[in-house]
Amino acid sequence: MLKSITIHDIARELKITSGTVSRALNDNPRISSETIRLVKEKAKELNYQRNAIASSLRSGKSHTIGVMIPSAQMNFFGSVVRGIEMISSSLGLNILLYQTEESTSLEKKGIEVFLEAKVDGILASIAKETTNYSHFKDLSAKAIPLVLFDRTFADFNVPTVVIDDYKGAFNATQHLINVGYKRIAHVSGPQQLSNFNNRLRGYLAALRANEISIDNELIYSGDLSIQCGIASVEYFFGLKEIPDAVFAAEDFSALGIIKGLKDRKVNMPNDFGVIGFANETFGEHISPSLSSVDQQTVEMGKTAARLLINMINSSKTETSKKIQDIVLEPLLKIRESTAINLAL
Amino acid sequence: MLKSITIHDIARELKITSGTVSRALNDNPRISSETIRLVKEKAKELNYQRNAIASSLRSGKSHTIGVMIPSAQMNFFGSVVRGIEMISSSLGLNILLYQTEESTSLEKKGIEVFLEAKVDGILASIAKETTNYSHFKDLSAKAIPLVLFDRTFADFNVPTVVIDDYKGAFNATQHLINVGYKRIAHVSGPQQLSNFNNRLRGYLAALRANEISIDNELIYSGDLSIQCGIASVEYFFGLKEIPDAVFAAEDFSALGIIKGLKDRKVNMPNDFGVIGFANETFGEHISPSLSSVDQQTVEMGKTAARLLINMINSSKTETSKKIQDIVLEPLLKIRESTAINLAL
DNA sequence: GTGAAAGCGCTAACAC
DNA sequence: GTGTTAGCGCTTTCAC
Repeated sequence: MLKSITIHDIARELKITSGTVSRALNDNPRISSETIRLVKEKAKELNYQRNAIASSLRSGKSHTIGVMIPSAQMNFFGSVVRGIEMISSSLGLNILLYQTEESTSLEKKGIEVFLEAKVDGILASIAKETTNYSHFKDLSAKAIPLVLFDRTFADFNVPTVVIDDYKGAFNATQHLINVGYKRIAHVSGPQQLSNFNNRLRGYLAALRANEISIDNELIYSGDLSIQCGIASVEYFFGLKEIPDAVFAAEDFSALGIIKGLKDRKVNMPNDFGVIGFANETFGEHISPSLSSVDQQTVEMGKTAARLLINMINSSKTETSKKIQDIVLEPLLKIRESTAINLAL
Repeated sequence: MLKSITIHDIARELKITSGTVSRALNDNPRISSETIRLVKEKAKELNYQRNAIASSLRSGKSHTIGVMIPSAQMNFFGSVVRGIEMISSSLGLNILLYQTEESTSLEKKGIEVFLEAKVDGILASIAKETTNYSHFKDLSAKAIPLVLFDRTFADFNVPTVVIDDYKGAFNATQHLINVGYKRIAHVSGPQQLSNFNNRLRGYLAALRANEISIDNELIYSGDLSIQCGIASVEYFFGLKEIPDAVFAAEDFSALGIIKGLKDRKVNMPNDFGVIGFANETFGEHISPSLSSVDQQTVEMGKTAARLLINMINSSKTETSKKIQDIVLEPLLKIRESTAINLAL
């Protein structure tokens, strides 16, 4: 930072005080429109650049929100961040970005950084590694607004924005039933994560709603990797009663399933249907293209940002208000992998 | 921000001055280790939280760098940002993120935001829409370090980090020649962007280096979309002499080419080879999997961050130094779409 | 509608 | 090795 123009320079030239200049630049209604005009004119003339740091220090508002994600390289989080940034920047709020790389210790460091930067609020998605969330609890003690998105703690009473995994899973399974599949399997993920638990529950509920008996043999648990999907196919084809469709809790496992089925020369979608979850970019482009459940990532970011900003603004006035949880609608994307009996 | 503990509170309790506390917290060598210990102990006891804003205002260093990208939703930029953040946060620098959405006016606004936030330096990738870059030039006038990555201006004298598009294209084309393709086409992009121009030049150079005559009919220009790729296949198969391989300047167009070839039941890679550029995630998962040129996105981010940080640190001492341009090695990823004559 | 003056929390030059 | 002092550039009472 070089020696730069300050409001005092403007004040001196205009023979008024810096207080008036400050008010004029902030369109304070008590300042005459003529003074405002003069000040802004002079500011432009002198190439004045406001110092947001000084303003923050004095006013106690940083106009910055901290965004903590596992990794910007993951498509999902990149999209959410895009949504967050769109809303924030349109409201003049800056984004401080921090990546946890799925590590709890970096997560703690991130909160420290946000606290030192005096962010007005925090948007975060929890690292996979994290089991104890006391570092997040400290935030409520310090009265700094926090909204969690996508990854949350079931027993942590904080506003969240998630998509309805249960409903998405229900709809995906119902879709498989609707198009005529009879014996529907599920590849499920780590149950400690509420997302995957809800997807399993949604799957089960859809079967029940259609009076289809539940067969535990048809539920394959894994890490939802491509490899896991391939392995699940081996497993399913080893059963006495082979399924004719599968709902995978994530697209990468669905991709593995498709690969496994192709190796076995199973005809999709006629002899076997596959639907995933996440609507990853590759889904549209593989063959057969993959039906999936879209998580409305950008919308999730926008919604979380709006919620946080509301909290920031209202915390000025009221102190206690009820926790808000926002649940977004999952969107069914029907593609070739389940396009049996359907004119696409 | 609530009323919080300051260095004065620590000073009072310890019956020393706030100056000493400040020095102790910053491990100033002139302070006795005993005092440092006591101060840090008391700080922890009082739950002291340093105020980075006050520190920045006084010291003139924000310890923040501005990162401007078209969109965090684009895989490429998400990955670069990941690399940038990894380096920065390990050095205690914060990231202020701004998206241009490919718009020049937002780009200008972003620079304004960075200037007001008094960032120590800026990393940016230019919006597609931008033709006049005077807003970037203002930064050099203000002596704020700037590094451009991926998208740059040929005639703008500023440090850049890019991958060697020319070499990547050369290597991709050479690979097609090596595995035995004879008549190699190119799908090229907007030539005003240096990236695509360099890829075209690399393609031509490889042909020349192998004494293959250049046929302008084999160069199809488009927007590099999937649709563009499909259209290029129609075009190529309308020629008297049909090519037997194509180097596409981006993966999405390569995907379109693969789709077009599949529709025509052309055997890949035996009768036709396809190689793309960018190494998008989907490339591994489509069928045939797509050979491509990897752009080392995370490495690009890390490199750009390191370069900027060097500039920030050296600008303290020297004022004039020569512009540094860093060119990263493109990485050839051979997959099924060109795996003729190769044991993969 | 504008001025005067204090101070946000920290750092750093200058003492000794 | 520590104290003293003076701000960084802005906002914000309190005047009138």
